[in-house]
Amino acid sequence: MFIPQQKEEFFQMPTSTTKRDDILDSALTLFAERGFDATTIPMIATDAKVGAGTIYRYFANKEVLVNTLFQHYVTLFKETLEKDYPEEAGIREQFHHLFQGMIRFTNEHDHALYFIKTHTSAYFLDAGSREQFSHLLMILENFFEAGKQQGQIRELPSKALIAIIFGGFLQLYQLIRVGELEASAELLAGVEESCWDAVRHHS
Amino acid sequence: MFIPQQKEEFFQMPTSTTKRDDILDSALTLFAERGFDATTIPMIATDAKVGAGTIYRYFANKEVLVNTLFQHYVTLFKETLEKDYPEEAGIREQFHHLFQGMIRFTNEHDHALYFIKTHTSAYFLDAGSREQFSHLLMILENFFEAGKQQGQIRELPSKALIAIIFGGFLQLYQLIRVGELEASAELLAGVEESCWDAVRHHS
DNA sequence: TTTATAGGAATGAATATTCATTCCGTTTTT
DNA sequence: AAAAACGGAATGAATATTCATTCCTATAAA
Repeated sequence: MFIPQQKEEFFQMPTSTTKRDDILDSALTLFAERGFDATTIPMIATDAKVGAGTIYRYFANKEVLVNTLFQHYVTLFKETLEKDYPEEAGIREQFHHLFQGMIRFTNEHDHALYFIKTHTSAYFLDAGSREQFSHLLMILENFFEAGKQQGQIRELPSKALIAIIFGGFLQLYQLIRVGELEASAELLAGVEESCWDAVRHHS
Repeated sequence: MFIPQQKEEFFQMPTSTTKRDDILDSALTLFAERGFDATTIPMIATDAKVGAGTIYRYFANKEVLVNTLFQHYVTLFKETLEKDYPEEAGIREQFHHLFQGMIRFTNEHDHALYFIKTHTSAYFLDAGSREQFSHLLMILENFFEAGKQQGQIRELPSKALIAIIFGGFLQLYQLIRVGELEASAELLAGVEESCWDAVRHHS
């Protein structure tokens, strides 16, 4: 009696989920590489190997698609940063955790951070997307504010510090994606040190 | 005899030059604010207070327009960095010169650096634009290479160092443009120090 | 000095193209 | 066999580009 129902759920979900995910994956890559406006729905459909109409079975329109994608990855990134955050550790170790989070997230979701960064102030983002993004910023702001109070972080507005780290890191990662640099452990360790020196308090 | 001819040149030139410049100015602002693909020719025409067709008197098409703009400002930026470069001074002073160059250039040409940054790897850039841009990078690479040889700059690939500085600075400038931060001398001095600490060799 | 004319610049309506979205016949799943 | 999911051609709106016409300004003619 229950077996058919289980089977139904079991087989139905993957089919649609897979197709939906194919669309999201293709959209992520194309949006990151060419930007929202330069990416057409037919392009996404072709890349995802689905018909153009199929995209509209899963997303009401192009804007819903991009906002879904944006919120999905912002949330995921936020979770990556928060997971196992060493609340009790020293500031340097906390910074390491955040920085490693960026690297891990970028490795696992190739174009995601770049997509987020390049679309952060886009005109088509809805309230939900903006809110998710401000949550993300808040995590980072909290870190820097606490660090400044401890006298361990440079006295600059947290927004400025975030911009320096993020801007720098993502610009660098673009070079890696394009193949101009190789993401060796050595390079990444050096970059972390560089970013840390950019934000820490120097006596 | 000669007076009429002088008059002719004097009055004719400004008319056409001004119109072309109006178009370029409007295009710069709109491309920086909305990106190439989200900016329509009629938008540019309206902003520049010219007819849409007039734009095609000066530029063969939208891509030629954006490439002209790109090359113009990359060249100008390059010149800003090179002008009065203190060849003989210490590395910190040279860095200061370059950093001040970024700031001065950004102040004088509001949207230019941001436009350059956001369109640096765009699909529509032609060979000329890419070449101009690589010249720009070379100036910065030379600086960092020399600094590394003197043991004054961190041992990271120059491209990585450039990415960190530029990415950080431009991300920050975006915040200023959006109004989230104010470009006080204090802030800028702090950011310069932060960037310097990011790239210099720490013993 | 005034009036006519030429030629380049500018215009914006008209056209061609591109793209998001819809629709419907086909295929797949149940 | 019925229902759901798909695909991709068709549609209409938005956009880049063209072009016939108008407008200016500077010279030529009167």
